[in-house]
Amino acid sequence: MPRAQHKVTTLQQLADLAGVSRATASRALSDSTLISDKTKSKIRSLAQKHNYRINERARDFRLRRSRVISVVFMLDNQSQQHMSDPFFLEMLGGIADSLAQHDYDLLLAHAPIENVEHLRDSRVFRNADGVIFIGQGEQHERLNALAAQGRPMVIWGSKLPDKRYCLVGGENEHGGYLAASHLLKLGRRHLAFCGRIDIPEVAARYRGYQRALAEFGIAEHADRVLDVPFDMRRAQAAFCAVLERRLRFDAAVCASDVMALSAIATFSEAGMRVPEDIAVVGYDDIGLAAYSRPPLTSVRQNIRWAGRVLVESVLGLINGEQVSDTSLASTLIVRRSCGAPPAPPPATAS
Amino acid sequence: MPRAQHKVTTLQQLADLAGVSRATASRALSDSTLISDKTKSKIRSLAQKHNYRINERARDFRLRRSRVISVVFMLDNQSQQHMSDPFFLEMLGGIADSLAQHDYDLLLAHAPIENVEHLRDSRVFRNADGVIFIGQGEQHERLNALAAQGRPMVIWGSKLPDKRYCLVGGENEHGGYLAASHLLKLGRRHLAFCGRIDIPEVAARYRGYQRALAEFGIAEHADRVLDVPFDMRRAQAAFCAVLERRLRFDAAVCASDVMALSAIATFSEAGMRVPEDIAVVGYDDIGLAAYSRPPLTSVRQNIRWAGRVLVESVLGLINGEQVSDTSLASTLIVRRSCGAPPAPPPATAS
DNA sequence: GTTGTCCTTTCAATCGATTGCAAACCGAGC
DNA sequence: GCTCGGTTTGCAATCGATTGAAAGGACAAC
Repeated sequence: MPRAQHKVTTLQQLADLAGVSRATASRALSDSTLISDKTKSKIRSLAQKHNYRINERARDFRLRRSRVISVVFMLDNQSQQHMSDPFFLEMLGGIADSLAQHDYDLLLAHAPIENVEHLRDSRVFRNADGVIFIGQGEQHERLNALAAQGRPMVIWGSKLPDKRYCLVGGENEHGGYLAASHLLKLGRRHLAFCGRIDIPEVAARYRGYQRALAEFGIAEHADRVLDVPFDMRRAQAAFCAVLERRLRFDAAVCASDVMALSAIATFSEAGMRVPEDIAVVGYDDIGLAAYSRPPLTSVRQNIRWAGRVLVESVLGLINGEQVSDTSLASTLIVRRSCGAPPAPPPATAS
Repeated sequence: MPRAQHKVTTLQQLADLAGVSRATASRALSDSTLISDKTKSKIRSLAQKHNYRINERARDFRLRRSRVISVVFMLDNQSQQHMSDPFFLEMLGGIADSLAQHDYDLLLAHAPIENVEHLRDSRVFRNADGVIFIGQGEQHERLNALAAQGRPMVIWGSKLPDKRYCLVGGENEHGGYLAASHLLKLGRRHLAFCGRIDIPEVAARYRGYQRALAEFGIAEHADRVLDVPFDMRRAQAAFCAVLERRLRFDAAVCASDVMALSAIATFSEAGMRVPEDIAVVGYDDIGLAAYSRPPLTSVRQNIRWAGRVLVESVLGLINGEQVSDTSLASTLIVRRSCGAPPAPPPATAS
C-alpha cells in the first residue's frame, strides 16, 4: 500500500508526478491516439495508485455539458394529479436507473408548472443537457414552442395533432378499448368513464372506450363521462357527488388506479358491492392494485420500460441522432374487481 | 421591447455593454458594497433588459460547490423495501420542495447499495455538496465512517448507540407504543408485530410495542414477531406462510402501510374478517391507507415536514453550523381496520 | 501644486479540465 | 552532418465566473 501522500486531486498534480504536461495526462486518460502506449500506461497506473479521480464538474464545465437530465412532472393545476401517485415513483425509478447506466444524473423538478415556457430560462433547462416531461397537461402548444427552440426534450404522453416534439407514450386508445370491451364481454351494459378528458392521454383512453361501446352497438350517453381528477381526495369527492346524482351504471373505467381505488372505496362505503353491483377497471396496474379488496383489474403499462425508452430517446437527441416516437404496449390484467356479470333483470334462468 | 440583439450570455458581454469591467459587473450583480449604487442599477437594468442569466455552473465551479444535494434511498438487499413504496415518494417530494426553495438541486441515487462506503468516491458525494440518506439499512458503522470524513450528511432513521452522524427521525418507539396500546385498549390480547427488527427504525417501533404490552401486563411471545419484509410481494408471501403456521393472534402491528395492506388482503383472502377477526395497524399513513377496505388505521409521521427538516439540517452542516438531531412527532390515525373489539368468548352480556 | 484620504473600478490570478497548433524528438536516408 | 517524415509531447488559450490587491479619480487641506 502506497504511503499516504498528499492527495492527488488535479490533473496537474498527476502530470507532475508522471513528469509530463497536463495536456499529455489528459490525453492519456481519455485514451487519445496521440499518446504512446508507454506513456499512457505509466500515467494510468499512477492515477490508479494515487486514487486520482477526474473532477467531472470541471470537465463538464469545459465541455459545456452537464451530464444531467431534468425530469419534470406535469402536475396540472386543474386535474391535480399528485406526485404521490405510485405511477410517478415507478416511472421515476425506471428513468433513474437508465440514466445511472449512462452516467447521467437526474434533476428532479416537480413544482406545479403553470406555464412550461417559463422553464426555458430556469435551472430545469439551463443546468441540464436534456429534459423529460411526464405528461402533457394542457400545454401542448407551449411544449411545441419549447421544442422548436431545439432543446433536447422528450415527452411522455399521447400523440396530438401538430405535435412537433419527441413523444413516448402508452397505447392509450388501445388500453381504453381493452378495459371497456372486457366489461362489455362480461355482460355489463351501463358503463361510465372516469377521468378528465381534456388531458390528452385520458382523451385517448376515452376514444378507445367509445370504440368498444360502438362495436357492441351501445349508444353512449354523455352523462356517463364522469369528470374525476387524478388526485385521491378530490377523486373521492367527485365519486360522492356521482352517488348523489344517483346515476345508474354497473361498470366504471377509471383513468388511473388511484382513481379506481377511490371509486371502490366510495362505492363500497355506500353499500354497493364490487364487482357484483359495479365493476371497476383501473389504469397503470400499480403495485398496490393487486392488494386492494377486491383486487383491482387494471390496464398495465410497463412503466419501467417506458422510463428506459424515455432516457434513450433524450440521449439520442442530445447526440444529434434521429429519434422517432415510441409507443408501448398495454395489456389488461384481470382481477376480481370486475369478475362477475351484472345483476340481470330479477328473474333469470335459475 | 428591445430589438433582438446578439444574445448576452456571459458576464463579459454584459460588462462590455455597460462599459465596465467583468469584475465590476460581477460585483454589481452580487450586490457588493464595493460598487456604487449608480453603477449597480445601470448594470442591473442592462442585465434585465438583455435577459442576462448568470451561468450557475460556471459560478459553482469557481466557488467549488455544486448546489446539489444527493438523496440516497437505502434499499436494503435483505428487507427489500422497494422504492415503489409511496412513503418514498412523499419523502422525496418534501425534500425536493425544500431544496428548490433553497435553490439547490436534487440528485437521486436509488440503486441498491450494498456498502455505502463505496459511495465515498462516487458521483453521489463528488458531485454534491451534501447527502441525505433515507434509512440506515444495516450499515450503521459504515455511515459512521463516512460521517467521520467530515462530509455533510444527514440520515433519516433511528438513534443508535455510537451514532456519530446527524440524524432526523420519527418517534418510532412512541409510534410502536401508540399502535400497540390502541389495540390493547380495544381489548385485543393476542398481538403480533410484523417487520424486520434488524432494521433500526423497526426495532424502535418494536420496543414501543413491547412497552405497551408490558404496561398491560401481557407476556410477550417470541413467535408473535413476524419477520416480514417491506416489499409488497415478499410481504404477502410472508403472511401466507404465517397463515400456514396457524398462529393465533387477533391484532397485527405492521412496520409499514404497504405491509399492512398486504396483510389485510392476505387475511381477508383466507376468510378472516378485518377488523372483527384480526385488527391491523399500519405505519406512515400513506395516502392510499384511507382508501383501502377497510380504511387502514396507521401511525402518521409528517413526511413532508421530515423532508424539510432533512434539508435544513444538511444545509446547516454545509454552512458549518452546529446541527443537532431532530425527532418528529408520531400520531395515531384511527380508522376502521382496527375498530371493533375482538370476538370475545361466545356468550357475553347482550 | 502637492499630498492624503476615501470611494470606486480594474487587473490578473484562479477554479480543473480540453484541445488546436507548434515544437521537440528520433531514426532513416542522402 | 543535414534534412525529412512521422510520432509524441508541450504551450497556451479557453470555458464563465469570483476576488484580493492595486490602480484610478475626486476632493479637501496644506
